[in-house]
Amino acid sequence: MLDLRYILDNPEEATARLRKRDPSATFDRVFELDGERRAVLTQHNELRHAQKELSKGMGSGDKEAQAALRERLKGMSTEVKDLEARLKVIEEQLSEVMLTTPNLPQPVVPEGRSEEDNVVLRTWGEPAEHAFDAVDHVALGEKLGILDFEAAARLSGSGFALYRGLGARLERSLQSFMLDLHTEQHGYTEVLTPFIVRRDAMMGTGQLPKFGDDAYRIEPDDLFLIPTAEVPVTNMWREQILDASQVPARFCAFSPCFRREAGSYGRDVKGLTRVHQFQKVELVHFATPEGSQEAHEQLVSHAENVLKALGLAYRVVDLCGGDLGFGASRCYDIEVWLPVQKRWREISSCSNFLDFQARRADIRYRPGPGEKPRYVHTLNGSGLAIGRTVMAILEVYQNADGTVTVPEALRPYMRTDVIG
RNA sequence: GGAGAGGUGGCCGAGUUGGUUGAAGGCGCCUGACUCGAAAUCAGGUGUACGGCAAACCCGUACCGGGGGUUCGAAUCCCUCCCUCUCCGCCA
Repeated sequence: MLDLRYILDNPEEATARLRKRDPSATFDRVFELDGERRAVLTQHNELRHAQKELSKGMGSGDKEAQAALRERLKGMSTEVKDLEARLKVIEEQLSEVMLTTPNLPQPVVPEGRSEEDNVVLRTWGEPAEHAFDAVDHVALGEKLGILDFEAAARLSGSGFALYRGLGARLERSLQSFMLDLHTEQHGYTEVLTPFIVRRDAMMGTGQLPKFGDDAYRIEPDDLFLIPTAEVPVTNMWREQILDASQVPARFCAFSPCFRREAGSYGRDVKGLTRVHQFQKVELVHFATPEGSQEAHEQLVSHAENVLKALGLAYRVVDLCGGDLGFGASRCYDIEVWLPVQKRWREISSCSNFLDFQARRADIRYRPGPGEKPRYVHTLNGSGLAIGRTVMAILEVYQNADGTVTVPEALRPYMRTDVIG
């Protein structure tokens, strides 16, 4: 959520910044509703004050005087209630607008409307090329008996994956490898969270109210399957005032991620690219406002290190204003090279939310004794999406004989050099 | 699932015959005194948001888990939802 105060105090600037994301965007509705709210609020304040003053006289005076006063106050009371009802409606509308308004892109974010306008910041590694006739991960995985999409469909419908044998072990190895790397090399604290969360948590990180269609909801309890560990890890500190010593903080978490992928029917229907459940290791930072830019750079580099260790070529892309996610003020996507599909594919998305999520989730910290609490800055990124990593490994490390070489870094976990 | 207890300020904790209670007390924190300095001690101060004003150590309003109701007036009464805890049942 944006800072209402900032929007009201800097209307032109705020609008200009929002338009980097959407040229037709406007805060007019906010200004309008705030004006109405202020008018009603002032009336309410004055009336309430008068009412309180008069009420003090209720304890004394003769019976007739009291009765007359009571009648007068009764009238005021209904008027107050009427104003409160109007205020409630206005505030609900304002809050609805604020909760569905995306974050403002940072000034450094590239201009642009779509993916095409994203800026490639750097590329690492040599994009692999196969001399032989390489096959895609679906065909390869099924031939090796490590992926079974048919069985998954029988169980859960299309868009699910079932791993078997060394395929399942590869997933598990990647989980452990990534968590070990982040905890041992990058200073993260590992957390294992619930995978089902309350509505408030989904509001806090911004999945709700706007993107409810993409979430799996458990009807009788009004709970949600998490679409990413970002939700439980960030909301872990919801409504807390943290001690200065707790910020900055870094957490990593493994979790399955559940996504309905509403609206993406027909896209990437085959294989592990886009599924309703995938596993991911997520990185979350809680930073001070002063430290969040640097934290963002570190966050990306931590995700990059996973790809470096696995020997997978990738590039880092600075998303343009039009391509930014709802809550992000800036976002780096890491795209891995897929030699069979011959394209770059997003495998991590690292965003700085500034205080956007913290304001929604009410996560603050006290900079020093006696000082006022401030909102923290939150950041998160995949480190990495495991399904897509499996996909990349199968595409990159496959051999002419149909086997797959296990990347060096995973061998201690896989306890084999080759799959097949 | 059944029975009961409770949710108050940064924290702990009073306050439920409704009325100068934003809310006693303690801790913490800030300022001053004492001290070479610190601790201890003493004195004072210490919530947030919004509105008014050029501004304010000024005035006002709201906030005692969320929402609704009763009343001239509610932290205090009623309803409802959420959460926490205890006992019983069930269970990996």
